[in-house]
Amino acid sequence: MFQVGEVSRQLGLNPQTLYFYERIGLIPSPQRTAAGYRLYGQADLERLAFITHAKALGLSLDDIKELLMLQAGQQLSCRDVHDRLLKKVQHIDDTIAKLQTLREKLVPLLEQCQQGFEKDQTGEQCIVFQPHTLATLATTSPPTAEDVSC
Amino acid sequence: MFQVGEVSRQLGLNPQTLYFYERIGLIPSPQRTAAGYRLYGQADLERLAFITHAKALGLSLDDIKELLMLQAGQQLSCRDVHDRLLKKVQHIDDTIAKLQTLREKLVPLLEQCQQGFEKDQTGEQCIVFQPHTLATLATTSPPTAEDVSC
DNA sequence: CTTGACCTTATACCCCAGTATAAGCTGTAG
DNA sequence: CTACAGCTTATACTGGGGTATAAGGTCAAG
Repeated sequence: MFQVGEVSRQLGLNPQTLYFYERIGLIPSPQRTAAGYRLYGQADLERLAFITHAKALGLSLDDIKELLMLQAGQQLSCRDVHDRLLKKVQHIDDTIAKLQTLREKLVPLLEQCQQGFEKDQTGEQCIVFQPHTLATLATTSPPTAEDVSC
Repeated sequence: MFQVGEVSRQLGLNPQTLYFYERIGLIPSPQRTAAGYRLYGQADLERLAFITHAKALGLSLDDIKELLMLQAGQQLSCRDVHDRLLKKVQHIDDTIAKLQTLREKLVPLLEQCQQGFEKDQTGEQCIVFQPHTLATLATTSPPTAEDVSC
């Protein structure tokens, strides 16, 4: 049985993060000593290891919580995991596609800038931010935070 | 001269967003009527157009603020713009690379899951979340929110 | 008995780019 | 005069994943 400090050191998590996970229901409240100190057992450590691994896969805490609840009901079939991972991969693909579109819009501007300062137009207004140049760029909708989060 | 509602309709922004931009110093406080109503002039509209275009390029409000301050000092050279756009493109490249790494880790798992449920292992614990499978995955550091933001 | 490390809780704060809401003023049409 | 649209301000909330701080209890060594 381990106290919170020991567990947090082993897993590289802030103790506050362990309290936080407990608060949002990601881990159950562990055993306590008479004085109220938390005592994490083997099962708790395994659950936390699962969480850190799943986080490393890019799953959100909500995703992980859902998987853990399925697991608790012995319902964590390959199909369940497959469906969730597939959604995650699709989201990653979408995000990459959006970033690449954005990149393709920025690179030509970058080249225009480079031509600009190679001609030594120091102090002049950069062509990229002149109205007619900008007007050609906003033809597609801008990426939102939603688009580029993962 | 336009009131806030008209400007917000023209630009597709919430009036609250215009107040917000003013509050964070992205736009100057415009002229007012005797009653305190905001009146946006041509220069204000141009600045706001600049902001929406630059946002469409994926620049943050802080990036944009910096550019506008340079512009105000007649210092918005192609080199300044170039440097900022280059940083943005590099950040996009980093993000894409990280997402692709993540994708390459997820896809094999996905295939394992598929093999699992094609063998009709309904109700069994999915192999992907068994400890030894997970252990092979966390060899690289997980992506942080920082990594995948743009 | 005191010091210091460790633990507890509750609360607030971080980022980012806004959005929502409330309470109140102004301007205009009927 | 009264509706009603439109404007003002201040304040709080959103989401995601925590971190920071304060105020206090506990435990072991000296």
